[in-house]
Amino acid sequence: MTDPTPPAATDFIRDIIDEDLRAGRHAGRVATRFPPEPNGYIHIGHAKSVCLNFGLARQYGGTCNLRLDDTDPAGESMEFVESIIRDIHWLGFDWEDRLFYASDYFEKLFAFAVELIKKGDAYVCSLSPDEIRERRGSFTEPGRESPYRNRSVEENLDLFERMRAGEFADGAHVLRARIDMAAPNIVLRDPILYRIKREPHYRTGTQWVIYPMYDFAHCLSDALEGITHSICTLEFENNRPLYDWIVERLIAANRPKQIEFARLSVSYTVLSKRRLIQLVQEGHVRGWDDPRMPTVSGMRRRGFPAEAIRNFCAEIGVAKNDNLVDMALLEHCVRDGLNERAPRAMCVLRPLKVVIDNYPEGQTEEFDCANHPQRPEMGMRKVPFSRVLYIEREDFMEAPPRKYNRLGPGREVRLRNAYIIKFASLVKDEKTGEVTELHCTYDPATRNAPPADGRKVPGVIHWVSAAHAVPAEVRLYDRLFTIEDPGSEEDFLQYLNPQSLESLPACYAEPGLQNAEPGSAYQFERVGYFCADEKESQSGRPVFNRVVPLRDSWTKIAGKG
RNA sequence: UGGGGCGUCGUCAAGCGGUAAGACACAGGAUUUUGGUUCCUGCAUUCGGAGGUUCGAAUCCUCCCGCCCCAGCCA
Repeated sequence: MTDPTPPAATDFIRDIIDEDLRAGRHAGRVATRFPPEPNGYIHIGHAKSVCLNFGLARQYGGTCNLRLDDTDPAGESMEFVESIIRDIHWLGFDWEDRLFYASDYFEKLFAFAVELIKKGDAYVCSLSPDEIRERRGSFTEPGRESPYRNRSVEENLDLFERMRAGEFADGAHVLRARIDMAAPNIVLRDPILYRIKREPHYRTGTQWVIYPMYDFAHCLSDALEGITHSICTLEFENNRPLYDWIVERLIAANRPKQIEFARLSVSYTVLSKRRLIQLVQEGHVRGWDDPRMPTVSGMRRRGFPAEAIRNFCAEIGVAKNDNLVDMALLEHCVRDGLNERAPRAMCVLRPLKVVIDNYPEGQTEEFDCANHPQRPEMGMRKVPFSRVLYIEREDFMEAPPRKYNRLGPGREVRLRNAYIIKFASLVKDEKTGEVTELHCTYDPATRNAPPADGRKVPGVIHWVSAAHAVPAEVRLYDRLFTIEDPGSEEDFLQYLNPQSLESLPACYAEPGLQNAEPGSAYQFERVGYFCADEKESQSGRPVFNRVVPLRDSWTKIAGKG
């Protein structure tokens, strides 16, 4: 695998690692992990964490494990595990033989819990969920100790074993850490370590009826794997004292350290798992890999290069500020990657028929077109030309505004890679008044050559020969939401963009696009970057997703009048 | 309200006591058979605010203001 890590700028996490290395901590080792819960697909925010964790390992010659943090069977599944594996690999990272599951540690975690009980640091609490909440206190008031807090070690041990054995109903008992009910940090008010939950686990089946909580499982999983730097997001900052509390009691040496950074937000989309699940389950999008989704699968299907996502993650940096990164930056990274390597092609999205009156009927000729104007090594291709063509409807205007340099009555325009044509007449639908056909004449002397008289024809438009055109479906995607920060709105669905998908079923593409490989990306010149849909595109009937439009300075000019 | 965290250009983000990097966005201009690409140019006398320390402060101190996170048997 080639090095997928863009040159890493420095950040506060790298500073910490540098300092640890300088101080000789962890025996010079750097071990990180990416710990998703398999209850959904990973998204661009996870990609930031993936790039960080795997990037750190690569940079410091360390390792990064993939660990499925599957301690709550509700909602977790193998389908999600598989998608996560697929997506991280696609992003360009690999964990070799270090694929782990928190569920593989259940037995060890149970033993750790027993050890904690024996030390007098944990107890079985038999309060109801409501009673526990009630006694937790509030931001301003301390909590009250559980009446079960001082059970004997023997009783705790017995009860905990019987919890495991399935003798009690869900919620009847819980294992709690004995810390401090008056702690100002609520996380420390005797947090729950284990709960009884009769829910089949996608990996352990019905083997367990008790499951460890995140706070207990995560830090110990880190320790078991020899993680040195456990990197997570800011909302876990309050949990760090608990992380340390557990590790200090159960792990003798090489204790992992938790470091928190700000999670990513991107404008005009949502990244919270809850909201993404809702979009999928309520059918607002067509699944987790809908090209409008900010999921890795969605972005892949949309046609975003993995490299673009990596560059984006490098570009946004790592810090502790709350942030809302401009979607325009992601799009910039996508264009940047695609501009380099996407072969150019011509495709007319909204066709308008053009007849070249002075071009011989039945004649066809082929033009040599560069696959990339700046990269001759990408070669040439033949594109057929004949008397009847299709051009883009918006490349003709009956009453063109100022600075419009395309076709109009009396005007000339250059057909890309071909001739200069001149408007002759137009045909309208009698009822609607809509222009249905254009008649033009061509200047044979301008075949891939400037006009001999030196006249300037600034406009260049794309075209497809009608007789050779391949019908294609093109899907235009736009931002999923109409407001910058839909994630901050409770009724975020209200801001769904009704125009986020526009399907154009009757487009015409140049012949070479007939067999576009699913997943391959092209630049449709003057229009944007497009990618043959990996699921629905087929030879003879290609379906293209618009990855991102080309930058467009015309609409700005037009907007100014 | 108790605790934890954060405030540097429209958006990200460097800066770690020596006088505000870079990227995106935006605005001009050049080149162009993609109104694309590329290339120039401009874009924070100022770092949430007010005091203080210092020859010198975005960086240190004090107070104030604002935003985010925590009261799941979720992660």
